[in-house]
Parts: sequence; structure tokens; C-alpha cells
Amino acid sequence: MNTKKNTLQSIMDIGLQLVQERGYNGFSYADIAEAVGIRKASIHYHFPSKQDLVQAVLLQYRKDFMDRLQAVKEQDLDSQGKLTGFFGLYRETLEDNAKLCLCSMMAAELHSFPEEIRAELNLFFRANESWVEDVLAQGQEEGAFNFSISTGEQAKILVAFVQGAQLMTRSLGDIHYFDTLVSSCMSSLK
Amino acid sequence: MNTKKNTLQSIMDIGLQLVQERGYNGFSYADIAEAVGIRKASIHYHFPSKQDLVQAVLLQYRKDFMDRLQAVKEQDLDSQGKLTGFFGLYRETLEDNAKLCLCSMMAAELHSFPEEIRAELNLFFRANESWVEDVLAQGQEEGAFNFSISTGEQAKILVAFVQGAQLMTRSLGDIHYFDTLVSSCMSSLK
DNA sequence: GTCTATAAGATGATAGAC
DNA sequence: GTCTATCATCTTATAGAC
Repeated sequence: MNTKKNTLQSIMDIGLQLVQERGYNGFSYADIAEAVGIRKASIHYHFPSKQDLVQAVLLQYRKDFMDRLQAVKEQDLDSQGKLTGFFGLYRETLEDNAKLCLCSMMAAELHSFPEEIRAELNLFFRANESWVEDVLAQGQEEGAFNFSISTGEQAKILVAFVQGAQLMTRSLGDIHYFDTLVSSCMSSLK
Repeated sequence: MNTKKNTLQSIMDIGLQLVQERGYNGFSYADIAEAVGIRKASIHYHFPSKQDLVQAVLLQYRKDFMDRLQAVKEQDLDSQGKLTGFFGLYRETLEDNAKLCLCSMMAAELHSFPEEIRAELNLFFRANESWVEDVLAQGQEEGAFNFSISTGEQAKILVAFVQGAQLMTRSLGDIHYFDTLVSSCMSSLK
């Protein structure tokens, strides 16, 4: 039973959660301290500044998300199933207390971050596009998809779409909206 | 020559600008005061609380955006031209100091707002969908568009897409990305 | 590693003079 | 309407004891 994580990881977990729910400028070290059950000063030991924390969280989030994408790719699914799995990852985020993709949130608050962090964000978006393009290419070979533009263009469109769909669904507060959007989108690719 | 607006409108203009650039939690009354050239206390005379301000700004933004959409509709353009005009409004926002749509930004910071304001946000998104659906329906009659799902579904997808495209383009910092996305998207509708 | 204590400044907001 | 003055609170961050 490993119910007690180490403090550093707990801080990062709560930090991730808070950014996804409230945004970087919407919480403080006091919020993390309370949630983790330590004092504010202890957080500074692990992450001297708030930006150090968010940068570490971003790095881990991207790695974790890439792992999940890889897991979908390795499942025994046809290309349509894999694309549905992709949208499913964004759906899970919404279902989890109406969180937003960390990178969407941070892109909205871009003003608050230095170039170093901005570059990390774009790696995330590009990795998404690349993953989707692979699936689209596979699906086209199988005759599962039918669209008139290149796989690269279509992939970029789908990533932009899912980011916007997540944002609007969260605003509406009804996961059904996301499901309808994704379902329609999948239909439009046939 | 009306170079000097009244204070109230100046506060709202700067307030709008700051939310679009930094987000609601990314600026303070001090920032507005400095930009407008008044003292913090004077802002409280016009808008007792920060939420009063953002609510007024949101209302005006929505009205203004609806007017712009109406103007596009009244232009002598075919349905494709009108849809391009729609995307163009989001492009203009990006070009204007890399601003984000006020409602995308506020949707990201949803946690900070009461239900009253959240409802206003959704009116904006629905109005966008409705406008796009009209244009798609017109275009389908003219044979200008070709897509397999309903106009309502396609309109919702396009609005989600443009929100995501704006967010990702801003993160990348290259307006060319937005242009490519929109161009591909328009192609995919033929 | 975590704590107490504290700093130095920002923040949203109010009271009351002009 | 706008100002000065002030408030209570929050915020990020540091120093130093344990």
C-alpha cells in the first residue's frame, strides 16, 4: 500500500490540478500548502519559484500525455478507434472535475510565462498533431477516412478542434456537448 | 475631434485589452489606473468590484462582436467569403497584439466567475454557432460547400475549431499558422 | 526536509476631503 | 468624479531554527 507519495510529487500533483482547474494566476502557494498538508515555505524548498513548479509540472504532463497517446496507439484498434481514443483523453480531462488540458490553460495565460516555457507548450501541440497525422495516414490506407486535404493539414485542424471543443464544453458545463461535437467530427471524416 | 473618451469607456477599453492579453487574474486595478491615467479609487467609483467591470466589458464585447458579424453578413459576399470573414474576425484579434477572444480567455478562467457571467459566455458561443450555421445553409443551397453532416453540427465544429486555432496560433506566435489552418479548413468544406 | 517568523510588495476595496 | 489616505488581506519569497 503506497498511499503516501513523497512530498515533491504531491506538490506537483496538486499544482497540476490547480492550474488545470483555475489557471496559473488563479491559485497560490497557500492553496498548495493546504491541499498537501505542509507549510508554504516547504514548497519553496522543492520549487524555489512558482515558475519552477509550473515548468516541472508541464514537463511531467507532456511526458505523461505522450505515454497515454502511445498506449492508445498500441491498443488493438482500427484507426477510427484510435482517433476516438485521442478524443477520449481530452474527454477524461473534462470529466475529471472539469479540468482543462494543462497546455490550453497555459496557452491562454501565455503572457505570464517566459520563452522557455512557451517553447515547451508548442512541443506538446506539435506532438499531438504528429500523433493524429500518423493515425489519419493509417486510416486513409485502410480506407477508413475520407477527407480532401492532406493528413498533416487535417491533423492540425483536429487538434485545434479538440482544444476548442474542450474549452467550450467546460464553459457550457455539459459533457454531452463534447460527445456530440466529437461524434459529428468523426462522421465528417468518413 | 473626439480624442478624449469619457473615463468610463476608457476603463472598459483598457480592461478589455488586459483581459484579452493577460487574463482576468493577470492584471489589477493598478494596471488599469496607470494605463488610463487616473487613480485606483476612481475605477471603483465606476465599477465597485472587478467582477462588475469584467461583466460590463463582456456585455459590450458580445454586442460589438455581434455587430461585426452582422456587418459581414451584409457585405456583398458569397457564403465562402462570409465564412472567411468570420475567421477574419478571429484573425484580427490575434493580429492586435496577440489578443485572444475575450470569451475564450474567460472560459479558460471559468473558475473565477459566477454563474451569471458564465451564462453570458455561452450566449456568445451560441451566437457564433448560429451565425455560422446560417452561412453554411446558404452556402449549401448555392452548392458552395460540401460536407456530410448537418449544418448545425458543422457550425459547432467550426466554432470550436476557430477558438482552438486562435489559442494555438497565439502560443506559437506566428499568424501564418492560423492562416494555414483556416485555409485548409475552408478547402475541406468544398 | 520541514518548520516559524518575517519581509516587501501587490491586491481589491472603502472612507472621506475636494 | 476624482483624489489622498488607509485598510485588511494575500502573495511570492527568504532567513534561520530544528
